[in-house]
Amino acid sequence: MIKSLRGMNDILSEDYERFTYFINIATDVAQKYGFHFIETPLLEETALFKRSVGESSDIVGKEMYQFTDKGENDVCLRPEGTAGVVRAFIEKKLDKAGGIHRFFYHGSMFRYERPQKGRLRQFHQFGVESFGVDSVYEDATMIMMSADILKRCGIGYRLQLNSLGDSNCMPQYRDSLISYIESVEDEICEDCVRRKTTNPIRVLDCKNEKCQALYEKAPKLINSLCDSCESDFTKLKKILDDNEIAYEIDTNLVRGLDYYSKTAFEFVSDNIGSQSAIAGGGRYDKLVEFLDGRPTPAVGFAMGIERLMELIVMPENKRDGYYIGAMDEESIDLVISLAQRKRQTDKVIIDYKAKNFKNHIKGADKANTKYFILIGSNEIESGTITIKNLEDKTEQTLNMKDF
RNA sequence: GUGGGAUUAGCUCAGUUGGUUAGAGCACUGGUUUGUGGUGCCGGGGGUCGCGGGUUCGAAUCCCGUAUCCCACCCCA
Repeated sequence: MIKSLRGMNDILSEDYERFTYFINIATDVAQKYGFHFIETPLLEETALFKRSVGESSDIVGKEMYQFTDKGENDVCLRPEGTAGVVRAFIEKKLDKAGGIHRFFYHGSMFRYERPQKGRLRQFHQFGVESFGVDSVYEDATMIMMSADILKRCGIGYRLQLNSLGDSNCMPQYRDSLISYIESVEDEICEDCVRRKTTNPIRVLDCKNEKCQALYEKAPKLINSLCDSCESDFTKLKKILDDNEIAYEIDTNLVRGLDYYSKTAFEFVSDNIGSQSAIAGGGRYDKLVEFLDGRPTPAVGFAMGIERLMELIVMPENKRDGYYIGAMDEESIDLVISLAQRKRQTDKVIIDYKAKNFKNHIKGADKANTKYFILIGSNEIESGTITIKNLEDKTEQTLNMKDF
């Protein structure tokens, strides 16, 4: 038997119900905030991710499905959604057009990792990207939008917040952090020694307890922000306070992708195991420029749909539609015709076999229909049908033509 | 990529120190005097015990390998 590849799942039945339930809510929220759908290719040139996500990141460094296609192009399956949207934004010359452009998307992402609960090799993200707004109000709006989606899905969360600084204050901070790391270099783990040169900020994120203890005394970026970053961060906190969005400041929150600056946030859940990040995002003002576009401020976030699906509280399944059953062989053709007509406007479940009352009502119950109709010699003679409401148990008899 | 635990029917799981033809519940299917309420009762189908080797008179059971899932690390959404 041929099985699906490791870390690749089929989505059907109840999972699919949850999947579409989420997509519908997220789409509705995004549209209420004025965002427009964008679809970008699953396959992109590898260089796009190397330049945006960053070669020092694990995503690009070891998790990409990368190969050479028949035209000798170095391509890969997208590991995340932002890079493709930014590429499209620039390619369509929207950077030169100016103004504000807001997009949302959802689709498959691919990362060659060891699968675990909440971590698949092909997984789905819902994300939004906003271009052309440098105001911190947009950052706050992103967070409120994520919170709205989670709230409407009945999902509890903790929001973690940090500021990563910008090109004014980050380099200075980076230098001071490097000197601090050098001062404790003998005591930190191997990974951190490596991070010192590849991406020093990431050491703050190290899960090693010994390292964490040492970094307690490390300089904090939050204390080294320049005036602009500082006032934006203060403003962001105020907006969230005003709108009753609870948050925690996590000075060690470092996004795994290199392109973030200033606002960084992550929504985590305590109910789905170790893969607890359910949404994450932040500002990336330099990315458009970095991918050869005209400098354009931008901010966005993405949500992990499979992780959210574990947490979504689904509404009760309501009875819906009609079940029509035939009492005898002669009535089956009529059942088919009635169903065909009614299906233009309603859900109709039928059984192709003649059965007795008890078996049909079992079928109606299984199909969870609201109405129940039996067709037999009585109906054919009288030209009427009796519709039973299975919820309140009332009946109504109609002329068959009026059904 | 590292360490640990699992894998038996469609699903959830039993299965004794290695010993006849591998079980249960749910699900599926048929019947239960062929026209009014589901639950009851009686039957039926369905398993190469993840896969491949090995030990043994004999393996679901012991050993080795491998695959997948789960947990932790790591990483991230």
